[in-house]
Amino acid sequence: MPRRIAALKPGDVAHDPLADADIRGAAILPREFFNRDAITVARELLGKLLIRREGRRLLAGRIVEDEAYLGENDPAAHAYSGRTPRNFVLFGPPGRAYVYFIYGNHYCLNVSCMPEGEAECVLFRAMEPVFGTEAMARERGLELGPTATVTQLRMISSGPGRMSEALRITRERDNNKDLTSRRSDLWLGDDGFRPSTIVATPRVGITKAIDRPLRFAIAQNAYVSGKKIG
DNA sequence: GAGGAGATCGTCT
DNA sequence: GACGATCTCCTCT
Repeated sequence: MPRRIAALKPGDVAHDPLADADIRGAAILPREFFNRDAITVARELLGKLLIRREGRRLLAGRIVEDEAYLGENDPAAHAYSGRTPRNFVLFGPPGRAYVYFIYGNHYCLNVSCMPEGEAECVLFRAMEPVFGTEAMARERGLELGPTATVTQLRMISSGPGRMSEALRITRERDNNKDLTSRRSDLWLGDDGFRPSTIVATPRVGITKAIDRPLRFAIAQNAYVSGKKIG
């Protein structure tokens, strides 16, 4: 029997303890946050808010799963073979959005890490919807009523392609966007939430360097992609 | 619930 | 021309 949640209200919903978020009061993460190695950034991004401004409306989710990619030293990373027209953002300043199109269907969002010239990054894999839930569900083609279960809400943003669709992230619109700028319509916020336990597992969907524990998630969180872990 | 396969197109060789 | 940092649908158990 799936867990019942509180009724969806217009514009936003708080359906889980993790979802209690102060969106407008959240401090924007500065460039220095991303000017570090991808493993550190990936771990510290868990629990932060990914926020999109759509006109006068905000959409937001709390990051519950991500992966570190270690640039030219990482056989699974897009930057492994050096700079190309697709991945040039990774070699640029930290805190920029690297958006790529995959499998003919999906966009995936990363954020660049380390100083300019070093191509480490973090892939956002899943978030828990916390604000604008109904609007994000619509972007995903989902009809979620007042009795929506966590199982149904997971379909909004549990997976990199789903997250991007929910937040209307595309390469054309967002690639190379500065996520640390107050003028940006896409940024990361810190409202003080700290996850109690973080788990590390091998990354998903890759064929090289498959054993390294570079996927990070909030333990026992229902919105992690795939099976709940930790 | 688990596993398999198709969709679909940008990127790189 | 092959492959891919995915998702969805379908079938089987």
